[in-house]
Amino acid sequence: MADGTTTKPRTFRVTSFDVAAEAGVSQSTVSRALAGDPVVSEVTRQRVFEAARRLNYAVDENAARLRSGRTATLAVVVICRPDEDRKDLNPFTYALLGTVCAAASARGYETLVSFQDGPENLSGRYEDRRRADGLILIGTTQNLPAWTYYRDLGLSGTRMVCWGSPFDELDWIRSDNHAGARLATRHLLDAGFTAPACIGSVTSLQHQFKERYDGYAEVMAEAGLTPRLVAIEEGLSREEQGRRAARQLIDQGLPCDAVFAVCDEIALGTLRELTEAGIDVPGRIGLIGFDGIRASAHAMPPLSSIQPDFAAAGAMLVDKLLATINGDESAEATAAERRVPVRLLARQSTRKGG
Amino acid sequence: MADGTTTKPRTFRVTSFDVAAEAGVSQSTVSRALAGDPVVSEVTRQRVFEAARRLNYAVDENAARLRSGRTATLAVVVICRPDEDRKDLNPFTYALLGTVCAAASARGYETLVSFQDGPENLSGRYEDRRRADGLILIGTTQNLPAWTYYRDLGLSGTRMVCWGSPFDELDWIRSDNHAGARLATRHLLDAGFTAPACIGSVTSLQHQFKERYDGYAEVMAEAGLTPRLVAIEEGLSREEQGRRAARQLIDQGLPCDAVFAVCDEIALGTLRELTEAGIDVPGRIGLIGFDGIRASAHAMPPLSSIQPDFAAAGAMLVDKLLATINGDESAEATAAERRVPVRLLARQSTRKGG
DNA sequence: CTGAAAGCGCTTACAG
DNA sequence: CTGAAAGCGCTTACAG
Repeated sequence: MADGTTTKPRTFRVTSFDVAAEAGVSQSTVSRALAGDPVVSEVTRQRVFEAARRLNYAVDENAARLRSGRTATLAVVVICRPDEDRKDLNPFTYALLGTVCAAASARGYETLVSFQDGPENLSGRYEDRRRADGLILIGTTQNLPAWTYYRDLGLSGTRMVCWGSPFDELDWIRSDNHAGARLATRHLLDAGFTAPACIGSVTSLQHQFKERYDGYAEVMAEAGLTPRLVAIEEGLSREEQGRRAARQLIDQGLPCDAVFAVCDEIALGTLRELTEAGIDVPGRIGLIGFDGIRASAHAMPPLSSIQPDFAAAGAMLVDKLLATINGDESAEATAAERRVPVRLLARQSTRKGG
Repeated sequence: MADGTTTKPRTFRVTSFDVAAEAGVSQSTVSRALAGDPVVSEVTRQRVFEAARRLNYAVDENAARLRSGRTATLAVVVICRPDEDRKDLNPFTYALLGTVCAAASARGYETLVSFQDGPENLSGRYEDRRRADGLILIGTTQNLPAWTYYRDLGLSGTRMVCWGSPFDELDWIRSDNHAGARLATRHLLDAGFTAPACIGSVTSLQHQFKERYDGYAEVMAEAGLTPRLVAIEEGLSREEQGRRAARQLIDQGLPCDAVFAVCDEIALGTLRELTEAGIDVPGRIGLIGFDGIRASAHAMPPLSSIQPDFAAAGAMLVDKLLATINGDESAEATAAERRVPVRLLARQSTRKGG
């Protein structure tokens, strides 16, 4: 009906049968050719591709997935704190989200992303619904109900890999916290500081904090120094935790000449409190954080930190999940497959001269 | 076969036929009941829900979508610079991604997220492939090939809404840049600054920069002051643009007592250059940015800024797209529907007393 | 190497 | 209010 109406196109769909007719082959041959089945002859493949292009054909993925059972999709769930504004999410989490999606894409998978917080919007049945082949969980350790929900799901067979889980039952990838903390502490000592304290926790759900403290304590012991832990208070924002820990040190008359804070957001709070109290960083107190978030570079003075290889982290999460999906569970993951390498970002906040 | 093997469950699928048998109704009734069709009687619905729960049934979405033609999914494409590291993406973009996903979820849509940069990974045929009902584009204005690709797609009928497009042909949502720039400039004048310059551009592809300059110039004119534009150089990082503009002002002997930078990342570069040159902010130069990214709060001194309502931005993008999908194009979008409200974040960098 | 046919698991007219 | 049946558009044994 070549009337002049300007109604939308795509009111009817081009199917593989149309392409078959256009190319003069059967529908099953079209399917094989477009799927790259090597059994199809080169000349036929060409003919099919050209017909498909002429008709502007695209495979209906719902039909393909229904039939094949594969989704070529990974669900990525970002676990947030219930009260948390999306714009205030830890930038670390966002960076990880970006690299996870990139790694999935590089391996031919699309990513279905959701941000979940309260119990009412927890939903992880992506496999049952045939929406995804597996699940990558990232986000705050502090939302315990969410992690409990996902632990149960994981234990009942849902394929998943986590970053930040407080539970060891779930498959995980983490930064090489121990090595990173050693690196940070050694860096402080090498820079000439002689009494670095650690602001952190050995009891936090956040296992990584303990791992980081342990790395710090180990290097201190090797250097014949006594480790000093300033414990953060639970239930506060990271920045506020850093501020209060700094305040505590100030009240004690600064019994240290440097601080290793177990994450950048804590370090930024510490920095602010020290600066506002007129204490020079790094002149009086050297300071190094952990995570390498962008804001650490913008601080004044720029904050030294330990940064995980974000691209590697995304790739390792995806590869671990794909291994699980493909049933390669014979070989237990080695430490190297679970621990993301870290590097030192040496900036002004640890330059003893100033 | 109740043998003791520990092979995975879910080797066979529970279908709506199984639920039907369990509930003692027909398969079509199961489908209606679970879909919430009001025609089903309450007692039947209950029976079906319980049977479904007993069997741990979940609808196969591929089958449902194939049949119904609806996907209840929105594709969200983040356009990056080709050379750009995922962890260094503008935090503004990540925040927007978060609120877009949240808004979609609140309206019953899932989000298929991808990060696209080079020409080889541009792919926007989500509708043709029946993967999504429409497309939300966010990201850097600077990747022209990507925007060109999507403009062509949009002009040929793909439903989409953009944030950051250099092209006006595509449907867009933007910050209320004009109002925000007025707010920033008025704030500087109210704080006692008498000669604010603007670091920005009136020729950038980034329309918002011109809009922001115009708002600044308007308030200056109203106050009987002469606007002064320090133009940024193209092809540099935002931070470096800010640094060079600051350097230019310094070389001219600081012919201003305040700066309105058209985005926070430029402002942070400006701040750094001024600080390193020993120029006190805000003592000698007041400074305000635009965007309200997190790093602006962490700067020293904390940077004043203009922040769009991120939650509103996400909601407006999603609502505009859903209106397009549902064919509500009769009423052209009003300014209020396209312009995201902004607010002033007054911080230390504009406190003239210091 | 290619084709005819079955079937993935739903939703939705169509009847009653 | 419920059921029997068709059909969405593919992939994949099965034949040849």
